Amino acid sequence: MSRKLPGSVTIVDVAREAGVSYTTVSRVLNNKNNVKAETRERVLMAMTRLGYVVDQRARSLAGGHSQVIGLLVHDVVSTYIGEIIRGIDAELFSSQYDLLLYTTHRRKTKESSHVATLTRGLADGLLLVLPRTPGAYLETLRQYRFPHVLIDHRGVDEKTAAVAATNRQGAYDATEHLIELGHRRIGFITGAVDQLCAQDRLEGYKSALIAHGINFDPNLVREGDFFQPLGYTGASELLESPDPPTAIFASNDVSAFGVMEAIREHDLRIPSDVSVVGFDDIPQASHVHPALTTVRQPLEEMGRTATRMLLELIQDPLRPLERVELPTELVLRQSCCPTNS
Amino acid sequence: MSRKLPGSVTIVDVAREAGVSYTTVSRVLNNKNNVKAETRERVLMAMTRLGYVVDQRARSLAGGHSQVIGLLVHDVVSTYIGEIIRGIDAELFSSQYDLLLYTTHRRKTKESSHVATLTRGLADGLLLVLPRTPGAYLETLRQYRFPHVLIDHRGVDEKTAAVAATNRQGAYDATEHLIELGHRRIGFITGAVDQLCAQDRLEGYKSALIAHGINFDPNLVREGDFFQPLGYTGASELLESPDPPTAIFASNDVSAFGVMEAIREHDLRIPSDVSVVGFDDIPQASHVHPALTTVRQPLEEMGRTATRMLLELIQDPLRPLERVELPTELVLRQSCCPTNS
DNA sequence: AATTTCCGTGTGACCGTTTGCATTCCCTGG
DNA sequence: CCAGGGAATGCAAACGGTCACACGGAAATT
Repeated sequence: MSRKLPGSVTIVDVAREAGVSYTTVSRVLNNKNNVKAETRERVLMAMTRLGYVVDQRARSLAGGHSQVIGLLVHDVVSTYIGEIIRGIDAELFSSQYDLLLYTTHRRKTKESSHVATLTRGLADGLLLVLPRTPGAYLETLRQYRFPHVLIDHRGVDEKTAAVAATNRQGAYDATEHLIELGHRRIGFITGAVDQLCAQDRLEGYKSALIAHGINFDPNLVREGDFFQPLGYTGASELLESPDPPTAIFASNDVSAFGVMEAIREHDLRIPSDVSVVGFDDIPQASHVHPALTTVRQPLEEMGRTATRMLLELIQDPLRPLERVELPTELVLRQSCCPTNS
Repeated sequence: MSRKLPGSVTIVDVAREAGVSYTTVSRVLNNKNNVKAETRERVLMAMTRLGYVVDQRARSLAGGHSQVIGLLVHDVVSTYIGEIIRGIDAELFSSQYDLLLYTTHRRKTKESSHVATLTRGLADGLLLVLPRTPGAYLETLRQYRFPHVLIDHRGVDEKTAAVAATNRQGAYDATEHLIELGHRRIGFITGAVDQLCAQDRLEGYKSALIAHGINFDPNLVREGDFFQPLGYTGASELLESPDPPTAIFASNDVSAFGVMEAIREHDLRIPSDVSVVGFDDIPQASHVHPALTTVRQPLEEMGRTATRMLLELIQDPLRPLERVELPTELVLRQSCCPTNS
C-alpha cells in the first residue's frame, strides 16, 4: 500500500489493491447494482486505504455529465446577486453539483464565449442572471436544448424556462400604499431602462396611479440606473422642482438610499416631509434610518426555484419549460407616513 | 460543412475539414510554433466554419491543467465575502482561468472533501477564505505543494501563502482615535472568538488602551460573532451596566449596526451620547445614518493580491511562499465625536 | 440431464485532447 | 551528388474514467 504521488491514485490502482478489475471499481463508484456485497466492501476498503478520489474530469469526459452547473452574472458585487447565489447554493448543497461562476462584466462577447465553453462539456446546465436583453447565445442554448434557466427575466417568449418576481404587481402595491396614505404627487426613480424588470416596475407605478384616478405626470419621473448616485440626483431634481412630490418611489433599494440622502440634504425629514419606498428588500434596507419601506423580492427563493428547475431539466431535458413568477411583498417600515396636507 | 450535433465538433472534425491531421489542429489550438502560417490559417478557418469550441475536460485530462481555480468559502451571503470575490474576479478576468465556487456551510467534513475533489484535477489552484483554524486538509495541500493561498488568515506558520489585513493595527488605530476624542470607557464587541482576525482586533484594542495608560476592563467587553444580533445584545448590556461606556467599538460593521440599533433603543444619540466605530468598511457603512466611522479593510485588494499570488504559484509551485499583510485605514465619518464630559 | 436465465465480473472501445517520437520533405553545405 | 539538419506534419499512446458487450458458472426451468 505504498501511497503514490499526489493525485495519481487511479481506479486501476484500487483495482489491483482489491484484486478485481477496474470495471468493478467503476461499478462500485457509481453504485451499480451488479456487484457482490463482499466485493464492494473489499473495493471500498482499498479505496480508503489508498486515499482514492475520483477524477471529475475523466468521469465527465467518459460519462457525459460533469456534475457542474454554470452561473452567468454581470457582476458579483451587488447584494442583489449575492442573495440569489445564496439560494442557488443552498439548493445545490444537497445535490452533487458544483458551481462554476462566470462574470461577464457587462460585455456581450464575454457572455457568448462563456456560454460556448460551458456548454462544451464544462457544465451540465446554466443559470443566467442577465437582466438585459439576452444575446444570440440564448437561441443556441435553445436549439441544442441545453438545460438553462433565466433568473429575474421574464424570458423572451414561451420557449425559455425562467424565474422572475411580480415586478409590475409589486410596484403597483407600493404605489397604491402611498396613495392610500394620501399622497397624490409621487415621484418615481426608474431602474436601468434597458432591463425588463425596470420597465415592469414603471408600468406598475403608472397603472396604480391610473387605477386611483391620478394623472400620470412625466415630470415626476426621473431616469435612474439602480445605483445610488442617480437616485440622489433624480430625487434632488424632483425636490427642487416647482411642485415637488410628497413621496418618492425608487426602483430599487440602493437608489432609494440615494433618494434618502437627497431628502436629508434638502433639510427635509423622512417620512414626515417626504415618504420613501424602495424595491428589493436587501438586508441593509432594514438597517438604514429610518428603516426603508420596500417591496420585498424573494431573491433567495428565486435562486432556489431556478436551481430546482434546472436540476429537473438536466434530468429530463424534454420536460415542458416552466415560467415561474414569485410573488413580491410590500414590507412596511418607517420611511412612509400619511401626508400632512 | 454539415453542422454536427450539439457540442460534438471535435478536433478530428476540424482536421478533416482543413485536410490536416488532428495533431496539427491541436498545435494551432495551443499556439505551438511548428505550424506553417498558411496551414494555421486553414485550420482557423475550418474551426470557425464548424463552430468548434475546445472541450476543457479533455484538454485538462490530457494536458494536466484545468484552467480553473477553486474558491472555498463558508458562505456567500456576507458582503464581506462579496467584496473579496469581486477582487478575485477582477484579477481573473484578464487571465484564462475560471472560478469554481465552493461553500462549506461551516462543516469541516465538507471542507476536506471539497479540497480533495478540487485537487484531484478539477482545479489548478485554491483560494481559501476560512477564517477559523483550518483542518487537516491544509497539511495535505502543503505536502503535495498544491498551489493555494489563504485569505484573511495569518496562516498557521511560515509554510503557507497568505493574504491578510493589519487587523491588530487597525483596531489599535480605531481605539486610539476614540481615546484621542477623550473617551476613557470604551466598550468592545468581539468577533467570533475562534477566528484569528477577531483575536487580533481584540488585542489591538487592548494594547491601544494600555499604551495610553487606560486599564483594560473585561466588563467592557462583550462576545459577539460578527453578526448584528449579538452586536445589539452586547451593546444593550453595556449600556445598561452601572458605568456604561461613552463609545463602543464593534469588531465589524455588521455588528456595529446592531450596536447603533441598541443605542437608539436606549434613547441615546449617536455620536453625542455614544460614539461607535466599526471594522471592514462595507459599502453600507457609509449609507447608514449617521455614517459609520470604521476601519477600512481592503477586501477587494485582498482578493486581487491573493489571486495574483496564486497564479504565480501555479506557474511556479516552487517559488517562495509570501505572507502579505495589507494595511487597514481608519475612515472617519459621523459616528464619533469628542466626549462631552 | 440438457437448456435457459441471470448474476457477477472482465475485456475492449471510446470520450477529446496533449505530447513524445517518427516521418517526410526540402534545403544547405561539403 | 549525397549526407545532414531543420521545419512541418502525422501517428499512436497516454490522461482516468464509463459503458456496451462477452463470458463463465450457479440456479432455475423444461
